[in-house]
Formats: sequence, C-alpha cells, structure tokens
Amino acid sequence: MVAKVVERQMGVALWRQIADRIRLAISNGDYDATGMVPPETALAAEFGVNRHTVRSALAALAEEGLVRAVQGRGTMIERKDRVSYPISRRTRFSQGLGRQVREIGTELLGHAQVPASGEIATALGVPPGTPLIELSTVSSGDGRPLSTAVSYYPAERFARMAEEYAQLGSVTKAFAAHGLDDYVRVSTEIVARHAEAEELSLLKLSPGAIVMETQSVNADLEGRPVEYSRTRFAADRVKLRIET
Amino acid sequence: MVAKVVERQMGVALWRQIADRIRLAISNGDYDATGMVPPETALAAEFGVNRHTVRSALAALAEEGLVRAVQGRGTMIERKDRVSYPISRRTRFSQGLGRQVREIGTELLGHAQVPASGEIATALGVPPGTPLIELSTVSSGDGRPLSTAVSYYPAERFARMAEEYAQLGSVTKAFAAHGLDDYVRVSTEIVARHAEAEELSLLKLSPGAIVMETQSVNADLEGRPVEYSRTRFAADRVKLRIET
DNA sequence: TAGTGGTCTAGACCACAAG
DNA sequence: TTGTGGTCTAGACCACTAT
Repeated sequence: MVAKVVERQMGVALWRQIADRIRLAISNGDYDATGMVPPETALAAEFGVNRHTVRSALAALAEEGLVRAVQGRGTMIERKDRVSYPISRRTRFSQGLGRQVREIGTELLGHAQVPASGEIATALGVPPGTPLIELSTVSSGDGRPLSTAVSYYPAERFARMAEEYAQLGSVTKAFAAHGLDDYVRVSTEIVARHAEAEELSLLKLSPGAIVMETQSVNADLEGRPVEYSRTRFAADRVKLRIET
Repeated sequence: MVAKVVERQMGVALWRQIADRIRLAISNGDYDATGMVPPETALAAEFGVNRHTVRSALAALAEEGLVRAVQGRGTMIERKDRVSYPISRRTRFSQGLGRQVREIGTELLGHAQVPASGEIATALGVPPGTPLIELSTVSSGDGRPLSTAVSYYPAERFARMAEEYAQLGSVTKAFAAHGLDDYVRVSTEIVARHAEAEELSLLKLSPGAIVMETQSVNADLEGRPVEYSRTRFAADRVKLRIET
C-alpha cells in the first residue's frame, strides 16, 4: 500500500486532513465491501498518527452524519440522501413521502391519557387540564428512521385514537374512523438543534446529530384544533418542503 | 471553595457530569460578571480532572451553542434565545422580525453578474446562461448575525439591484425601485446541517454549530420568478414559523 | 510576555459486541 | 476471548490575544 501522506506543521490540523481523506475514500466507495470504516487502530497505523487523532477525524465525520460509530462493533458508513417531506395546508405523512420510499413504517411506541398542560392547551384551544390522548410514534422509510413524534388529541372527541392508529398505521385513517374526513395544517414552527439522547436512540443517530423539530397544529374545517404535534426529523435524512 | 464532586466509575462519563455542572453554573448566572467561562486549566483544577476532560465538556457545550471558544481569548457564554422568522406567501425579511429585535442590520458583502447555472436557471424559469445579478448579504438583529444569503435576480429586469439594495437595505424596496410593488413566495425547501467554515465566520458561530438552509423562489403576481435565494439561518438564533 | 485555547502523542483501562 | 469504540490521564508544543 502507498503510504498516506499527511502534512505536519502546514497550518491544517492532522485530524482535518485525515477526515478529508476518509470522506474521500467513502465517496470513492473504497469501503463498500464492508460498509464500515476500518478500525481506529488500523487508520492510525495507515496515516502514521496516534489513535486519538484518528478519533478526532471520525468524530467530525460522525457529526456530519457521514458515519456512525457503535461501541464494540465498528464505525459504519451512513447513507446521506434526504427524502423531501412536504408541509402544506393539507399535510399528510404517508402521502407526502409518496414514491420517494418503497415502504413506510409507523410504530406506536406508547400512548396515554394526560391532562392538557398550558402550552398544549393553548395550541389546542382547550382549558388546561382537559383530557388528551397522547401518542408517541416513530416513522421510517425503507427501514431508515425518519421522524419521531409526540401528538395530542382531545380525548372526548377522539377516544379510540391509540387503538385506531395502532391498527391503521395512519393518523388520517384514525381521524376518519372517528368521523373526521378532512383537516388542515394551521401552523408550523421549525427549529433545528442537536438530538437528545432519546432521539439518538429512537432515530438511530450518532451523538452530535441534528434534528429538525416541528411544532404543528391541525384543525378541522370549522377551525377547531384536532391535533397538536411535536415531530423531530432526522436532519440527515429529511428535508422539509414548504408549499405556499 | 467547596470541592466539586464528580463521581468516577458510576456509569456517567466525567466530561458529561462536568458539562452538566457548567451548564448549570451558566444558567445560575455564576459567570455573569465576565460573560466568560473560567479557563480550561482553572476548571480542570476545580473539578480535579485533566484539562482534556474539561475540553470534552466544553466541546459539548459549544456544540449546543451555549458557549463559544476563541483561541487566545477564552470561552464566552452565548445568548440562547431565538427570534421567530415567518415564512408565508408574503415573506418579507424586515417586517417579519418586527418587534422581536430593536435594530435590523443588513450588509451587502458583494455582488456580481453571473450566468444562470442549471439548477438556478430551472428555479427562475430562464434559459441556462441568462445573466443574473448575484447578491451576497448578511443580516443581523441587534448586532447578532441571524442569516446570510446568496440571491439571484434576472439582470435584464433588475439591473440596478445591487446599488438599490446597498442604498435601501431591503430587497422589497429594491424591487419597488424597479417598478415591482408586490411579489409572493412560491416555494421553500429547508434542510438543517452543520455550518461550513465560511458560515461560521459570517454568522460568528462555533465549529459544530447548526444552520438551517432555505432555498426559496419568489415570483411576481403574474407568476414570473423574480428571485432565487439560498439563505442560511443560525439555528441557535432563529426559528422558522410556517404560515399556511 | 503571559495567558488562553488548539493539536498531537503515549499509554492505560473500561464497556460492549461478536465469535 | 478477542476486537472494537469510549474515556481519562499526563505531558508537550503551537497559535492567537491581550497587555
């Protein structure tokens, strides 16, 4: 093998040069056989640097979402394309992804009946304390986790929300089962931040990964709010498309 | 001083415990006198750990956007509130920020006339190679950089765009100076990612900081595209509000 | 010049996954 | 048991800022 040259004392940190080399090797497909980056010790030997220097490089690539390290197993290469998730007056999760993914997966993590807290009560236009159904879900496309959400519905009107969702796998269909055939997106707020521990695990992300969090309200055609949702999208796998 | 207790071998990494302590101290206002976190060596002594362990903790906080390290000077505490930037059919930068900031700053970094490349030509609905005016700008609120943008305008129709913008400090007013009194947002795409080197410097961010990048098209009331923009918002300082 | 953060090395040990 | 990534220490030197 040709020795990999890294320039010392040349104004560019070694770990940056090594990160660039590994990024290039990945895009060249050098590691396609295994889908893994070589072990840290191997890379350290290859580049003639300390293992910690390689770790700095890999940490940078993990932050970019290009690789994902798993203790005991190795450092895997991640896909880097994004599906486009449309947000419009009629936002529907499954329809929106359409032909971008072959298979859409929805999982109900849990559900509960909870009293409306201040912020959520305001969003839903109900008195604080009103009983709400809370659903926690994870959605994926072709097996890749795309988003996780916590959603709230007025319990009186949508009493069987959890059961219907678990069975039908769709909020739209669960609404229909309660006699609500149409609803519209009223408002959406978007922030981007680093994923928290729970999100890392639910969305299978590396520490330092980014999530886009949307807080949204949907209402029926009379303008009565029917859903408040807090959705976190894996920023490396999803882009949002606003349709105005 | 009371020795700060960090628990070793208790399943939580020292650097995480230290990050939590520093985060708490910041929110308690312990460092308000200087607006700076103590030097790394001082923190290492305070917690009884190696300086590198403190560096891991500070790196995590920098990624959160809570602090910003500057070589030779120290580690400064950052503000953490976000202004809300509305995106609607009639999106206007200055109006949108309204009363959230006292003073809006716009700076024209540079301008050029360039031929339309494939993607931009498609977005603007012009043949590739059509002359476009390119504007590079940075906008800030109360002195904090909020966003940086590169925008393109058909050169034939908006010949004096750069000069008008430089003088008026507003795209809306520069359009008006060309006889265009109204325009609407046609499409917006949003991705979130880590800031690149140029963005770090323009927006005064720490390495690892997040930007939300929007790609948008505005059109006149006849539907003719008048602007294609690529805007990067500092994610720690801005949230996007979609009005549907 | 002194003080600060940035980089790199060397070595040790731990936690987790796979055989 | 072996190999992997994760954490921590110790020490050195560099680059930049303030004085």
